[in-house]
Amino acid sequence: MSLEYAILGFLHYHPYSGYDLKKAFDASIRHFWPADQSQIYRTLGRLTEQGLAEMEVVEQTERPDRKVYHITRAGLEVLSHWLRSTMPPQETRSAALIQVFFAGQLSDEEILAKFEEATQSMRAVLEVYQQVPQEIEEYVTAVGSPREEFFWMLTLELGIHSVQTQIDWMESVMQRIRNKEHPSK
Amino acid sequence: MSLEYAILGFLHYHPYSGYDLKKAFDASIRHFWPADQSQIYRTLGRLTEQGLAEMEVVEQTERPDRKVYHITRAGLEVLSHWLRSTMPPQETRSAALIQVFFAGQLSDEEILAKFEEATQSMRAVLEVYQQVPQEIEEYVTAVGSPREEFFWMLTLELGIHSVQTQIDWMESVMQRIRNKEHPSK
DNA sequence: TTTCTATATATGACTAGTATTATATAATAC
DNA sequence: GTATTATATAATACTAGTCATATATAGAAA
Repeated sequence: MSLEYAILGFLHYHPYSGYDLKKAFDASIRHFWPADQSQIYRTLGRLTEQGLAEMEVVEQTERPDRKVYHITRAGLEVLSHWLRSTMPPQETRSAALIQVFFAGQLSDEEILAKFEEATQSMRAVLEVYQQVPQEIEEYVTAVGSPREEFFWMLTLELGIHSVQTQIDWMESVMQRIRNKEHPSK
Repeated sequence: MSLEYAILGFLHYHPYSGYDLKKAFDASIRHFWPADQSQIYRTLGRLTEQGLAEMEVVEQTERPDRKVYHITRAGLEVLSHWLRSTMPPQETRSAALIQVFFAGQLSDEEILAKFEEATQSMRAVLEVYQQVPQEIEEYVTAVGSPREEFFWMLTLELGIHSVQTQIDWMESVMQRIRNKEHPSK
């Protein structure tokens, strides 16, 4: 389960609470692995059961107590082993492409409007991606490793290229439809 | 649920059994929506319950009887409505990028080997994609609509571009690491 | 004064998708 | 003669992830 490894990866940098982890995830890996709050807490529980992480209660007077987790030696080994294992194959699911696959029964005008709308939301995604470096900066200074930062930014780079590829493809499709270079039936 | 619409889309072309659908999915939309056999049968059951499809038993002497499903008027409406609705946002999950995100703790040699291996498996995916037109041809002749075929091929086109984008990115990363253009710590 | 936001953790109910196994028949390959 | 492949359907068990909601406190904004 990938979320386990992502959590171990962060705990390798620094001990965090579930709340901290949710914020770290949202600022850094959300663009390729969104994580639900409730799932983070449940996974932390499982990691603790498995002896890969350990929990320490940090009492606070003005806020609810924090449960801060740190990685164990066993956890470090599991993380290291996974990082050295073969890269998992990419997930391919795209509900949008199901719509495209069956789009032949729509009119050209409907298809163009659909692609136009989708192109615009892809551009909005690009803009969100461009803000990741700012959001991640807090962790850049905390971790203080330019090497780590280099790999963090590589994931963003692929995200941007991928979205751009989709935009280019959609524009090419729209152009072909506008130029009537496709079969009408 | 996307699989429901994908099944309705195929039933719109022609009545199919669960077994037929599994083959059709594997030949055509597998590259962006793989479908499990057991899930296809369960979804067919649900579509029938909802009145979106109807089942007919076709007796066979030498093989187990076939349960052939056809789309109902209600099913056509649901499909048409969904096809005209906004394109669902793309799924972003990539376990591979979690590995890249935390790759800083590996040696350059380990990272290069990892990327080399991943590039090769991406190239293998490209080759599989190049065989989709042959696998899909049976359905091209059966459906007999060049317009439908055009949109089918568009989904493949994006698949190929996306994989190529990943390969290009991985090669660029490898080059930067080989040229020591990245921080060593 | 109420509402919103932030801090902090947790459970219950649900959905989609995967993996395994079962049943049954017939042809083909080794 | 045995194993595999193809045709055909289906149940069971499981995992990962989502959604909604609950509890508790405090500061800031409206």
